[in-house]
Amino acid sequence: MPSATVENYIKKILVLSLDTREGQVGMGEIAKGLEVAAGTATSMIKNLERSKLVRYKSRQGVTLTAKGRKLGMDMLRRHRLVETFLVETLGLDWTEIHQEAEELEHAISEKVLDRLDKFLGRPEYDPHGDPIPTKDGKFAERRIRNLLECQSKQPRTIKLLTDQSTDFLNFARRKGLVPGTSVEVTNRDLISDAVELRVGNKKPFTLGSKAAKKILVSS
Amino acid sequence: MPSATVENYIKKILVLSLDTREGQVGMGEIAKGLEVAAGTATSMIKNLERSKLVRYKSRQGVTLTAKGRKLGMDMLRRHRLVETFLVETLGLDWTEIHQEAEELEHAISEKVLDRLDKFLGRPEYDPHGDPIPTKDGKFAERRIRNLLECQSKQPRTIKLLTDQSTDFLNFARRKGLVPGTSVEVTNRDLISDAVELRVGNKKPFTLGSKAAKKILVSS
DNA sequence: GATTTCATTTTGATTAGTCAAAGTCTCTTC
DNA sequence: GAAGAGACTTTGACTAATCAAAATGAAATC
Repeated sequence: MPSATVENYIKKILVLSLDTREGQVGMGEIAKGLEVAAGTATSMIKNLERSKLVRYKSRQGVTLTAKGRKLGMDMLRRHRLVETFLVETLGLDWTEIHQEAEELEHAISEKVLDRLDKFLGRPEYDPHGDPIPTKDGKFAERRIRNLLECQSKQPRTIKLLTDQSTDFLNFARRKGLVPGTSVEVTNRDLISDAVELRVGNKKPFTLGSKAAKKILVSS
Repeated sequence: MPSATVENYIKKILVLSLDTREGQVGMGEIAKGLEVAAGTATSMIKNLERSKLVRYKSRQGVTLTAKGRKLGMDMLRRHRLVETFLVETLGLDWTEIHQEAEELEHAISEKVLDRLDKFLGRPEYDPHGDPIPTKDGKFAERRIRNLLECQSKQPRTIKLLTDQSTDFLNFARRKGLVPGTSVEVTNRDLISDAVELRVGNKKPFTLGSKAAKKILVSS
């Protein structure tokens, strides 16, 4: 059995690698992501290599093996199912469940997880709009892009916010930018680095490119 | 925050002390109960003393302080609420949930626990018939004795099985000895060390005193 | 009272995970 | 191509939890 710590490293490497073409992740990203000293990450990665969960080239980076990817997907599944449960069943607020799930995901057995999945009606997306991997480690199909990539004058549905910090989520909620909501890009100006959009019938407002990038929509 | 290990020690000391008049628990019991070497228990107990969770007299025994008792009751509350959830909501079998709860109880936050309690309808007893402590650490009243102490010819309701090993629970279920069931002691013979009892309208059968002691009933 | 027994405590080692700080690469930049 | 900047790795040390085995104490037996 992998320890909770190992599970956390693998999960972090997986989510970081999803943003990278090559799937290769640098030591610094891992250390920063997990809030540990750089040296700690290095030595842990060597462990993970010994357990054949990652491949590691000194001073280059880390990639998941098939085994590591499987574990990572499993952790993502756990995390997202637990989050779904916390919101759907217990009625907690979707801005504050991340940390809770972070703990519970390590404590839940395969059997209980399956029951939970069934109880929740085998959901495909979690409350943030993230797809929940299936038991065999595959994501539900998703065709979504971030707001910065979107042509204007077309209605879109918010699917996912990639920044799950409480601050960002609160900001998003104030603006009505929650998964499921319909929005329209009314104007784009890449020079001034801004995207103007309208949520429902409210007055349009402008978003910087950093924020726009964090908001994924389906078209 | 106490570690999961500390929580386990305190919980074990609490349940052991509930069976003792003095509330004093020996080192051996703790070590055996937690399946650790005797020396491990000794050194851990010293830690707990430093944290003011227990009082400890060398070669005599351990008692919980008010603080320790509070933590222990909280752990019992967690454990039993989680068990209730696993059976009531997820439909798991009550003979196999103990170990699951053993993990989850450490991972669940106060807030989630409260929501869970509410969701379950603030239950007073868990699926084994054990009372669930309230948030302020008090047990629901209970007036129950074990089958060996019972006079015959009186209907009683099974409340609790004190041995939660899978083997015993399976045996109990085969015989219909589940919490909530009505039974009647038809004969007692303390010399031959046996209790005869009838479950519902089935044919009476005989139980040894060891087993009879493990079955608690209300009259 | 001396001896034996058995529970308990002490001791010394081990493992997982961590940090700070010192050392080493590699890639710019001039 | 030398120097410096940053990223990365190594080193040495620490904590929590554990074990096995040796030492100790207290109670029971002789």
